[in-house]
Amino acid sequence: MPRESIWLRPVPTSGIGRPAEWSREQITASAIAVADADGLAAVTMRRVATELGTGAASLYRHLATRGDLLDLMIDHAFGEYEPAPDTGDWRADLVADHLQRLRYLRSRPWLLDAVLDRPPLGPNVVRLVERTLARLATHPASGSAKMETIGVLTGMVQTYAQNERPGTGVLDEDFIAAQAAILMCAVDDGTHPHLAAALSGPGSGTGESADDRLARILRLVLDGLLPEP
Amino acid sequence: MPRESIWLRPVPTSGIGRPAEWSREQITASAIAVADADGLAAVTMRRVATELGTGAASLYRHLATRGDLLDLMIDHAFGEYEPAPDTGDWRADLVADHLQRLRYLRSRPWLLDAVLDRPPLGPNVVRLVERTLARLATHPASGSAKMETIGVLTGMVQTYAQNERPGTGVLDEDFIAAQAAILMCAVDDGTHPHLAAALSGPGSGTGESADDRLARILRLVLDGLLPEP
DNA sequence: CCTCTTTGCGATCGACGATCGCAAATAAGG
DNA sequence: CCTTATTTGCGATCGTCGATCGCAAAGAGG
Repeated sequence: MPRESIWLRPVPTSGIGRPAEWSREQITASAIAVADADGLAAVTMRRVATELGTGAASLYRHLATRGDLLDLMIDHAFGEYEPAPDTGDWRADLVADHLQRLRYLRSRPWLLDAVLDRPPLGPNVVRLVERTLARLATHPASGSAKMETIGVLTGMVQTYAQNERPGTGVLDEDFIAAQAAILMCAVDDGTHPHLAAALSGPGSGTGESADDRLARILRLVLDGLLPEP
Repeated sequence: MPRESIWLRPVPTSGIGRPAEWSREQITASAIAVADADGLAAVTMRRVATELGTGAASLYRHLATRGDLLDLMIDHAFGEYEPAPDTGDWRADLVADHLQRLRYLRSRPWLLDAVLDRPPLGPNVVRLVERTLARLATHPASGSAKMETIGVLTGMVQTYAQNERPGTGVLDEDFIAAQAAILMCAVDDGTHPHLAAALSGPGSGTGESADDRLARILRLVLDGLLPEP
């Protein structure tokens, strides 16, 4: 049974009975305020309700589950995302836009946490897909090829953001340092010769920034998925 | 502060004092049995302990947190993963191996849940990276380029598995059907012309299997990341 | 004013991760 | 063999979580 999306259960605007004191938008805003301040884990029904000056049970008049709240937060956040400007060079624009998304995810760590366990498909996400398709309008590839490309690029940005995340990401310096024992053991004891070579080879210590690195990878992947016509 | 990896806190083999009745391996096996039967959410300290015939508090003599248990489960699962055989064609082998990983993730839904919130870096994961690097040994690309490629392919397989997951994946048929209202609204009302074109264009309804689809995408991405020398 | 419908929300339930403190079990020293 | 040091087993418990229930409160229609 698929999860029942909140987008299919529109707010009941009966007009009859006691009028609601809060809207989904207000609840969403409070939840995002909590997440911005203390991370997604701090977004509990109690905390959001307190922020709103009410009790936790009240929220369930507007949301069926906490997951609904996360869906609303995610879509609201993507609604505030400002895509990179359109310059006419679709390849450069796509790369620039996805770099912008990486920075957006960095600035809102809770958003990455949220999308990682709730693949988003709200109206604002659909709008972003439409926007990206518009940039590719003149490309001769099929619609499904373009959709696949969008899915791959989106996924790559999220994966990259997760892997560079301080504290848990496998690309995080401190994390790597903390794992030096096992990695170096693996490298030093000679049982992983290729890994040792890859980690000590050229390009491992270059000064390339995380952004430049992702941009380069995105360009390479785009070369494969949507070759220049 | 980076998370304290369990791999850096090896089991204390003091020899002195009361001997332990269970090992990390036994606990891990019980946890995996629970996850196989009822999913990752069912892997609670109480449930695993019950499966082991003991109390929940006992587990904390062997693990610091539930996260440690997940790390052990993940690495154990990757330890049982059998890579696709080596045929000498590195490109085809890489694609075949990652298809195999997709099937592996499908057969163990809890493993996907686990890796999505705990980027794995245990010994068996390192071993798989080494194995993949070995397949690329003769390729002239730099070590860091190969590492990036591995990261991208691994991430793509996970993302693909998540997106095709029944119930929550955006590629799942039932999920799409349940979201028909919003998607179709978006398509029909003329505000998303490119999306409408992409969804109705050629290639949308082809009989290509999910496996074939991922294989084709992986090949295209590989063309970009590791061009034929 | 009375009724009907809807919302607000304190009280509460069951389950969770984690901790504490003591009993039990073993190895070393004499 | 007994004592002491050290480690493990684990029942009891704490604080927090998502979610539910039942009733009071607040409008709208007659």
